[in-house]
Amino acid sequence: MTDLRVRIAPSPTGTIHLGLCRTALFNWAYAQKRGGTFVLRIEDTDRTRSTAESEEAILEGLRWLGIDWDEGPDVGGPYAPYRQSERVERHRRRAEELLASGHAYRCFCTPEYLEELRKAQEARKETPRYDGTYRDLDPAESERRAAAGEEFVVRFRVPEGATTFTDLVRGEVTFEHAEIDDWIMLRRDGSPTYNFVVVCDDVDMRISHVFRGEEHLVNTPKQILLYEAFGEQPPLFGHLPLMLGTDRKKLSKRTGDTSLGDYVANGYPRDAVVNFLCLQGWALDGETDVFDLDTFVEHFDIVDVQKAGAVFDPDKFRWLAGDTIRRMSVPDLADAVAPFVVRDGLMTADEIADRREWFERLVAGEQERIELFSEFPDRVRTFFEDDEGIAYEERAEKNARKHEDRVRTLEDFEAWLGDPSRPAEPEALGAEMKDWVKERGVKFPAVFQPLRCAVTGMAGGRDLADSILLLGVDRARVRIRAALSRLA
RNA sequence: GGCCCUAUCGUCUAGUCAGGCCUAGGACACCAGGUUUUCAUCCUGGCGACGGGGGUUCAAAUCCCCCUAGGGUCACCA
Repeated sequence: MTDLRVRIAPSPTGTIHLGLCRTALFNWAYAQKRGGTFVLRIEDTDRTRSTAESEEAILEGLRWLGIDWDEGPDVGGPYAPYRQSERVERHRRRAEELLASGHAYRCFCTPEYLEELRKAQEARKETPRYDGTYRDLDPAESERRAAAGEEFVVRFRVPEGATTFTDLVRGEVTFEHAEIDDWIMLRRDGSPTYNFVVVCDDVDMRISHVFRGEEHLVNTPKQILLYEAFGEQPPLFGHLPLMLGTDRKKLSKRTGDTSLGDYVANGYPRDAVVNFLCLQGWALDGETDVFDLDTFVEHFDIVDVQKAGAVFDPDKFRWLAGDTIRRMSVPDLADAVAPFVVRDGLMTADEIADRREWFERLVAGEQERIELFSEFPDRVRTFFEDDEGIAYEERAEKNARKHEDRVRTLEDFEAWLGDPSRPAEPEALGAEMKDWVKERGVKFPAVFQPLRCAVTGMAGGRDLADSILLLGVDRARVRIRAALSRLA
């Protein structure tokens, strides 16, 4: 049991949550750095809520993040199966073992009775808890009633005393056993509950370190007691601070997107997602906010994790996304942005491939203007519009109309641009355009504002010479001619 | 409410374990300038925090106690 083995055990009951992503990242990085094994186990004991699609979404999401696992439902491993629903026989045997050793006992209370008990306690403002009716039932009697077909659940017999453990992020934590109920291990239908399976499987899979969200902190003493009942050495625990929404409560859909898929669909770069998640409860050196997955792995240690919850800051996330985009190579950015262009119907994948050089120029001009891949299509939409009637942004048109001479300026410029000797390089053309403006003896905006409106319809945006060349001189001239009357 | 956890700028955090190097550093956001044909980028500057009270000590953001505040958890969910 000296091998370092960590795991994540997601339940496949929906989309892949950002909290799971961070937990996975921290576990994975810990194993990576120390040459340990990272196990993926699917916690599908709740058969009614678990779905195959959800499981697939989780695997896909983790892969997208760049996380791979050494053992898991899809790749197998020495402790297979890695889906809890396929391990129920093992769980049942474990429960019987505890029943035999007296660490567990049958409880014949009906759900209705327990329900009433709880309500009564709540009415009296007491902490709801099991009353221990069957805790000391004679084993022979218990056996007889079970054999007679009476329904029961199996409860863990919590001993007297207290449990203290050293949490790798929080330090020493103590729970009085008096505060812990004789919790249910096996339901009436014989299916095992979370606290029970998780320990069975972690024992069987020789898990050495358990890093999970703080919401599990209170489960830990129950689980440690179980390890002890099994005569097993408990793993080391580390409870990660919760990721909080802007309402300072556990991150939920209430205050924003919580599932990884939403961020992927919205065009957050992978590196930015990983980077941001790493920053939730951990910092590289306090100075450096931007780093890659390798750097994270190299420097991560569970003991450096922050104890306090981390409020999710969408602004910083976005900034990180934009920063990541700015650092990408143009070809990579073009690849990343292409699916969004296709999705919005601007170009087909084939067209992008055919006009790759042009497309990369289109992309290069937006690199420092977008924060998300998904913002790209809207920003270049003008290049795909009908030249006679492109959309004018309100502000663009207003800027253009500020200049009395706009129509004559555009007329003259259109003619000038029609000269076949104009350069085909943006920089050279831009320089000549500036010279042209200077020769006219007017200020830059007097020319560029009407021209920008005429050519792109936008108030801001990339270099104008670049826009003209991207469009092609002929199309640009058509747009300028159309503007002659539109801006009159 | 019981139990448990937590507490540095609005937010993410460095510094806390080994008290002095902290008139508390970085980043996002915000504000003001600069660069730029526009927008964006980029650069410069500014704003801005040790929750409160007691101790211990020559010295406390750092150690101790109390209070307060926030969060988590109290299922035959995970």
